[in-house]
Amino acid sequence: MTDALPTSGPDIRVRIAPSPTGPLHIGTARTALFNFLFARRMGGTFILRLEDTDVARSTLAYERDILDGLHWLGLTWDEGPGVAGAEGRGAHGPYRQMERLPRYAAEAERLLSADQAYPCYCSPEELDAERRRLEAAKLPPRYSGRCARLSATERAGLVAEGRAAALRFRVGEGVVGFEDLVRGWVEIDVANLGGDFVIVRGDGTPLYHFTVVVDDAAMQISHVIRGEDHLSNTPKHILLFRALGYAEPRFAHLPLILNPDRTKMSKRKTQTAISDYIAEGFIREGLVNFLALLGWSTGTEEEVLALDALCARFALEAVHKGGAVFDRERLEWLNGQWIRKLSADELVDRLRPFLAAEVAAARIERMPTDVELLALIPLVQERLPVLGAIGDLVGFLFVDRITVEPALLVPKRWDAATTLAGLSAARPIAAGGDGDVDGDGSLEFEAASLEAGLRALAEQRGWKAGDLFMAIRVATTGRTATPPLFETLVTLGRTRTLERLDGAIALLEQAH
RNA sequence: GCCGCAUUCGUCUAGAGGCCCAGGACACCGCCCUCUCAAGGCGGAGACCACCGGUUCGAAUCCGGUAUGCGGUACCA
Repeated sequence: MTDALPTSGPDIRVRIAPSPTGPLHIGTARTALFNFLFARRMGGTFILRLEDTDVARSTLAYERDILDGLHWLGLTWDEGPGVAGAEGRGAHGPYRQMERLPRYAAEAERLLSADQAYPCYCSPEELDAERRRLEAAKLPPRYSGRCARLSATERAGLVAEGRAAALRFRVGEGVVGFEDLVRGWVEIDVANLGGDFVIVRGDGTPLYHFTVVVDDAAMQISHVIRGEDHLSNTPKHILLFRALGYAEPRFAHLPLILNPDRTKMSKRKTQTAISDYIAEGFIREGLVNFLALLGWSTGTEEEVLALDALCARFALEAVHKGGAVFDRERLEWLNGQWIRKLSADELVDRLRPFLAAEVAAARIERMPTDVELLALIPLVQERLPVLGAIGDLVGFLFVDRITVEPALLVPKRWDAATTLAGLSAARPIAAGGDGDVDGDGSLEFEAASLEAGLRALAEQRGWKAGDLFMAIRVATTGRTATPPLFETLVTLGRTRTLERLDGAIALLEQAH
């Protein structure tokens, strides 16, 4: 069976099967990425399937978030719904489980009539009590099998009581083993599965362990690549594949992504929604690169890799077995690497929504033009770990008035009087006076001449140029850390530079 | 409890018996560059390769056990 599976080509079929019960999770994105990389590497088919049988928690908004997030990451799928709410494309649909109900019903019926499954009339309360009893006795929880051998008349009696019947799968006995592509041979005694398990609820809706097998079989999935948290469940799935008469796919269980305390990554301890990372200004190249290297490496020292390079190098055999802690510092570093690789035009495009958000939040007063943005790129490109940092970096350029903390105005080695003298002396240079070597007032407001003029001033007065520059920096931007000063002043423009110098001078005089 | 999986610098990892008294990257520290902040360059600190036994001339690498951690154990997915 397994040796009949393809080793390359379009018959390599893998899938990502998220539940629209929450926003796209980092872990789901990583699993999707590994499936995608494997499919692309092998020339296979990557499928998206929505597992929406938890009707109470599934929403269209989450579905949209998940599809948008995967699209944003660049993980395009060959089969499945293209957009939220739409029908999927591909020959193995439908790709939404709630649209596959007849299929599950038919498969359940097959198991029932083959007596590989049976109706169970135990109520949730009874099962709960049973489980608690076992736990209290320090025994592993397991279904007693009470309904496993009911006679027809017993069943009729329970039905007459008005009890709803769930459907349980007979696990039988023996040991189930499989060759996991990342972990090697794994085997589990069926006796440890907790007894016959429910595959269809009392209300007739099918359960995960059942739907996943029916769908993977129907969609001819060749490789099931998923998180390690499913490893212990795999024997259940294998049993179901066999009972249903389908070939088993191959399995590969990925190491978990961990919180800093090494527990399974959770939104309580780590930011997990991809949309939150997008909102902060992580870019797809950085996030994809980072995620690919969580639990896998090329085996070389290269680590800044684009999606196509990752595809070219990916190998399931090289995936690690141990869990990997999500290290945000490393993500930011990689993100910065990729921001620096962007072309100026591209960076302008990506920055625009973040500036718009600054406007919307009233942190800046107007949206910069594309020309202004393009001019800013050389000043900001290597200073952005995330795109969302743009507001802090250059927001002072797009507000009419800045607020200046008087204490910041005075450089460390200076006092208020020196600062006042420094700014007052700098003003005419910025105004084009003293720095105007031709004396005709035509001096351009330009970085090199501003720097030359102000350096000359500092030297003449015996000041450290850095101190003078710092005073001007704070006076004109309100901050101690900014892009290079003279380019910044030029961007600010002569008029506003002078206004802000005057404002700072007034502030210092007032403090006197 | 039971079952399963895992275990190399704080973190991500290289390493498939001698090339390893363990290499790279992030973070950290220092120096250089420098108007600040970054970026970049150079250097440093940081791992008794979880532990104990065994196999071998030789083990991070093979075997066994122990410990610890994590995951699973639902009419959730």
